[in-house]
Amino acid sequence: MSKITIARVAQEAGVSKGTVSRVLNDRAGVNEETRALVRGVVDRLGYVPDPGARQLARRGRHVIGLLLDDDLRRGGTYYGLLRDALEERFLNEGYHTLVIPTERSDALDTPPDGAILLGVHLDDPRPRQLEALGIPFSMVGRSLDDTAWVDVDNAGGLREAVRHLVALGHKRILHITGAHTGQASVLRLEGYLSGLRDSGLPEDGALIFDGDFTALGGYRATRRALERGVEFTAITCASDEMAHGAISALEDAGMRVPWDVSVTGFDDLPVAGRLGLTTVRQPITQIGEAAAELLLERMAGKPVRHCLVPTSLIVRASSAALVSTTVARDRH
Amino acid sequence: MSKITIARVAQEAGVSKGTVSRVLNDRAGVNEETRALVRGVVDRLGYVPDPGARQLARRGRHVIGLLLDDDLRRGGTYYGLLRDALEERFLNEGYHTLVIPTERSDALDTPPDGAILLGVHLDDPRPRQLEALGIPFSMVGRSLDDTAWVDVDNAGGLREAVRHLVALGHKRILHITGAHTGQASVLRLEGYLSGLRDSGLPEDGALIFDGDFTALGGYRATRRALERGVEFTAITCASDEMAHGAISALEDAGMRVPWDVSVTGFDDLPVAGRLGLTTVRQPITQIGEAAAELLLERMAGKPVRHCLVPTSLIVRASSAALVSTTVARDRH
DNA sequence: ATGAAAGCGCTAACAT
DNA sequence: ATGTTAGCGCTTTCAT
Repeated sequence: MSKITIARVAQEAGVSKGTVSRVLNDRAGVNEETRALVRGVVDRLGYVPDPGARQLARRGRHVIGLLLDDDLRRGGTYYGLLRDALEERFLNEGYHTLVIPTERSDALDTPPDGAILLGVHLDDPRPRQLEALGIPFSMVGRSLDDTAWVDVDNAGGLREAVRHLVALGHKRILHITGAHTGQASVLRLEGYLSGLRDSGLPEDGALIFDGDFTALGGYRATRRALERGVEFTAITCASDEMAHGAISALEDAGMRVPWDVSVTGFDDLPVAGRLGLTTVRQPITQIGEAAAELLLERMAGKPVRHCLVPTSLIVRASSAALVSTTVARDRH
Repeated sequence: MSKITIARVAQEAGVSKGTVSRVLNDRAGVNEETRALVRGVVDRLGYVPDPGARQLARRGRHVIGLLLDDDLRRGGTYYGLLRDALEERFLNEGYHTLVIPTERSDALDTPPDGAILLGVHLDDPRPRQLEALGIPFSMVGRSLDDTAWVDVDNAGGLREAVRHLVALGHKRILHITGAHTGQASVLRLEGYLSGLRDSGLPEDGALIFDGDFTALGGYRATRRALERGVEFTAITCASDEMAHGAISALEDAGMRVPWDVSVTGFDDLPVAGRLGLTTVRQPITQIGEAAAELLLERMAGKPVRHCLVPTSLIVRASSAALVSTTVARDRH
């Protein structure tokens, strides 16, 4: 069984290659019935267009730039997964994906057909830079209102985590923030605060500790809290990695999760599963696909859109109902 | 100035497209002089073959699978950079690159033209699996002898780090290992030991601590050493990330690097520069290119080769000559 | 050793 | 609304 080509699909559907191509590229001028017919044949045959051929047939470089700060690479898993999602989607569209670190912005001299911005921070110069160059783009994370962005509901996610803990009886809930340069961090903090408000709990600056999205940062923040003698029965972290660090710090201090302290994360990376971590899931693949979609639309000249992706709380073993500390200690 | 194509090169060199193609692909049957002539024109014009066109003209899927464990994503920066190098190289050859996590090995049902294995561990089943499927591959990291691998001189690198510290007067040198499942970790430990032997220093099991290649792991290992009251004036870490953790732990304990303790890393990732870390540099780009090269050779039916890449010691501020502890404290 | 020419699978311009 | 056709830039026979 040799490779399925567009010609094969056309023959099988009893139409011309041109029509199939039009359907594939969502171009106007095809009867609704024919469109459905062709779609059916495509599905049945499991036909996937050859990226190389598409790239060749269209003009231009057919390169999408993935703009990211070098720091972001530290983000490791999260950006790795996001990148996978983006690459796969663009590959199918016949686009290559090229990583362009912010420092090497000279790579924009040979402009890519489009760009995806990752890790946008508060006053990021890149959106304006790209606009000036006339390169269409979309971004993961919010910034100016007139750009195409997709973002996860950071505040809503954290608020849900807080409510979950409150429902379990927790009243003294710590929060460990991410890197304060990013708005994800700020929004998650806001979500934490609004979660407290919802539950009628007081805001307390002494319960908020600075982290940096890394496991080490989470560990040190937790140690600081412990050393200061702050009282708490739960910790909400702005990332799974930090939650990992927090759990390690608690255990090193002889405490047990969740018996002595409940911990929640954010992201739902593989590490969360390994640790049995209750966390706020970000649908990474979906985010990547949305970002790709928005960019493709921009490149096609369609208007700017935004996309706010909802999160969902994944409850695992790291959060549990509050029992008096004494009881918890006894149990252990 | 429109795009430079093979036709343009052919015209400029006064030969046919076919000949240029033969030169580009190192195929036999071209006069040495013509070959040189064409090469010259290619360089002068800055001609780069169009990946899409190559892909289309050759047959097959033209997909390279990047096989990696999900854990590896945690490696973050290192694997990110390695991946960049691989993708760029293959892109120029007209190959797409597809990440295949070990868990999703069903992706091999539609076999890629070749595969690169990352993070090979001691008895990794993947080489045999690929062999059974008849998929050519190369790997980063050593394993069986009859496979194509490229590896960095792990032992040599660590040995050099130890010698450097010994030359600075250090005698009580700690070592923090990586994840013990990987051979990189084992080889670096061996390098540490042979460095001690070279210098006539005794091996001491009490100076070796288990890490896991992460910053958090380095932090905790260092804390353990401190808590046990082990005496030491220097630490060699099996990775930059762990060195980062070690430095944090030392500072949290009120010690100063390098005045109280010298620290070395391994990798020379961007973080090493930021920290002013003395470290063993791995030429990541070169490693990626070598791995790509070996795979391309395999796919062309050429014999298996190996490639051992040398490391180099980058001396920065985190290592310094030993002075008596008292003096060091005074200075601060 | 080199040239000429036929595709590779697709898109897009031009017909109908 | 759909079919037809000419390339996109390269590799690869098949001639010479």
